[in-house]
Amino acid sequence: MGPTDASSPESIVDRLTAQLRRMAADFEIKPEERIREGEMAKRLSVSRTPLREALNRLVSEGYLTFQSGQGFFCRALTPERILDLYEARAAIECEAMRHAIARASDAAIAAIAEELDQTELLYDQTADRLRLLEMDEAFHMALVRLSGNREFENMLANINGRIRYVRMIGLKMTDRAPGRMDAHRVILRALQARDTGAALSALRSHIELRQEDATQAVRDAFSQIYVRAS
Amino acid sequence: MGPTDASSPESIVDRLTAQLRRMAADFEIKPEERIREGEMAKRLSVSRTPLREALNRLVSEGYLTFQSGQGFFCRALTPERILDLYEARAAIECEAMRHAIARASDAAIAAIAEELDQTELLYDQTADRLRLLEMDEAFHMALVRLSGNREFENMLANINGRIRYVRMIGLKMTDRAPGRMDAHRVILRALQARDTGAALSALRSHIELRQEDATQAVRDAFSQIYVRAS
DNA sequence: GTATTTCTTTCTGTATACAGCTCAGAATGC
DNA sequence: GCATTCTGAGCTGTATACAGAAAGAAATAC
Repeated sequence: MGPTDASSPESIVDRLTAQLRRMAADFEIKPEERIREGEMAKRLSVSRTPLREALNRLVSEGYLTFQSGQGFFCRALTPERILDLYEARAAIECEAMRHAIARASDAAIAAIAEELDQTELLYDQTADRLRLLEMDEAFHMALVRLSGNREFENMLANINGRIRYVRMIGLKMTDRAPGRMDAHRVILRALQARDTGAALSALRSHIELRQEDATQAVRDAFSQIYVRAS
Repeated sequence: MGPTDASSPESIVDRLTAQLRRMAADFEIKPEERIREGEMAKRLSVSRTPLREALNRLVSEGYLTFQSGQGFFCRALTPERILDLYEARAAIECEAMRHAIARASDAAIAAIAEELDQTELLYDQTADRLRLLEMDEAFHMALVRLSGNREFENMLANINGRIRYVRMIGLKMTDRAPGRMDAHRVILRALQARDTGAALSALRSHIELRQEDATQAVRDAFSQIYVRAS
């Protein structure tokens, strides 16, 4: 679940894990596609041993599946699973918020507010979707960190990785209109006021995804994935 | 995160993963103890290759840690981490409950109620702690399943595995007094009434752990672990 | 033309080999 | 006696080898 300690000298397995995680996250390996180890090993210039170790980690992280005798596959991409992940995200962020309201120092909250002010300028200038998404993720991760719960951090990081591609595809450029980050500001203000009800409802409605949105996002994602491949 | 599909013919890696998961869960490998691969491989009568693959999975599942150049270690056992896990458990179960209230059929809820009636008899007769804990876990897992969210299922299974030992140690036999399962009944009744407020508060107070309880539980766990070793 | 079976090829699952690094303990200098 | 360096055993990290199983292609029966 948690990424490997980054302070250690990076081994091939670590590098492969990160590399394959990104490839699976971006569906560079297509949904339900089989991963042929020999081919992949040659492509990444390593032997099968460290490759398989990395693949095994990604199975536990939910990026890949594994079927005995057939090997590793990229995870499926369905609206149901995406909705599951969004719901899991809401569960974690909301609960983290409850604890943050109870525990986080005013200073720590103020630090996020300041960070938000600074990124807002950047946000309106940036055209790169991935970049925008990263800023959004950073804000939410900072919120969760206020809970002081490492488990929440790891879980959110994992979930974010697995929905990143769909989120990026779903990011309409109209969302970039000025005031796009108002939602974040509302959430933060409720947190500063230690207003649990307001914070949770703002956060929840900011995160929640409607069924039809998930379906459309998955549809768009598939289109991107297979157009890109040609 | 999720356990490997059990329908496939079981390979050595699958078996090892389950076996090592249990060993780590029960702290048969002591907290922060280093796992020497050669020794462990000989002990389990396999070569290091599948052993390492299993170990890598357990790193991602949070049972083990890994430091480049030094190998695999059992996870630490501290009150902070245990509290984190209990909080994560509350997050998932409560959110699952919200969705169950909205989605689960009356029939599905009734099935759990019936199951509860049947296990209650067994419960009062059973002296085996592990058995009691398994019944408790089964009830909570059934609740979460009502949400229809697979992600919640996987996450809860993972968390339960990681706190199982501490929970088992903490299970006072006085908890076995008749009426011990009243809490479950209260929760279920609120669910049947689709009363979100009542269900959530009952569930939350049933799950929540106080700081001092966690500290004591960890202390007891350490005592068990090291007494057992002598 | 379709379905089935056989056969070949390729891939997975596991063991083993070996290079390089880590760590404990001995030897040495002070 | 204490700190430091050296050394060697043992361990980890990765590559490679090989057996058995699965997937795909060709051939055959209908």
